Amino acid sequence: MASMAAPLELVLAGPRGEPVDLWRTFLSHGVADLPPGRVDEEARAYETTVALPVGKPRTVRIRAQSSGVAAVDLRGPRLAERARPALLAVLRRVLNLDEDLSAFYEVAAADPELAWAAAGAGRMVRSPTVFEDVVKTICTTNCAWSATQRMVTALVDHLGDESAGGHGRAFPTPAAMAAARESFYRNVARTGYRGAYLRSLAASVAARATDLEELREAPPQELPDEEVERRLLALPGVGPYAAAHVMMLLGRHSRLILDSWTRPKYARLNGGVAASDVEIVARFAPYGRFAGLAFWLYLTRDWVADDA
DNA sequence: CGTCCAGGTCTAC
DNA sequence: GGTAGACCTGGACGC
Repeated sequence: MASMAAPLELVLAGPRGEPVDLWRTFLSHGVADLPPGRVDEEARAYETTVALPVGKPRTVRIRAQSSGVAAVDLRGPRLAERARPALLAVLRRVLNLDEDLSAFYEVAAADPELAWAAAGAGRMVRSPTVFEDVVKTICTTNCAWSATQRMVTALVDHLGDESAGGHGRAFPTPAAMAAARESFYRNVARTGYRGAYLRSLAASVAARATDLEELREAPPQELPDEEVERRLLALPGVGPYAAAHVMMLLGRHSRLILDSWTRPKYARLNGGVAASDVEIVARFAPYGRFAGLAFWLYLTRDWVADDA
């Protein structure tokens, strides 16, 4: 038995050896920066709190260590040896390290507009559960970003379980969200009309009438994008925008995220010329099942300064 | 102080 | 199947 615990580390490579740009992954999309997740720009780290199958949630800081390796700094008390694999598995899921981007990188490398991305862009930070990402996405709809932050922060602060050592709180479980009263959604989280959507979604997931995690686990042959989209659109408060956003996090990149941020950003990059949704979809249609990812990377390329 | 609208969705025609 | 109107909230504006 080792006298000292080995450091917690994540190997930064996709399933087929694809490069992983860790910093760009941290900055892959806005929802990654919602509680309990937080991008620490100064330390170039990502901090979050995740629930584990057993025991209290854990708060961690992830940062690049050496080439191809990320270090996981565990906050709070030492982690039991037997709990390490579960924690690392959750963090691999959060960093989406198991998504095979090799086919996309082949397409990107052959495209002058997108060749830069093949260096390790396109891996989206995710929440530990699809449920968490769906809730957060619903909280981005039809409101300013400040409102999204207020809603999600309240959910975590008031309904989330505290992590070991008290360094943060995990996102609330479906059961905890289902048990919260209407008055909490109305007066504390101030979710407005979304409150009813969130409660009924949480109740359905808690009762196992809805299985969102299956959407992440099922392979495309079994559950094609059309079916994933159909199931997401059936959820209360989830429309075309929200479905496309969640699908991007699921690695289902056929749909474009079209909303009040992406449309003007596209127009700006397009020489200030506004384009209709149909025109935008047509422009990215050649990317096939990667159309949504190509669109998103086109829009967010300037979120990280090019290395070159 | 009213109006508009933000990383839309739902319902009713 | 496509399109108005309503919808919580609260900053940002114009007056």
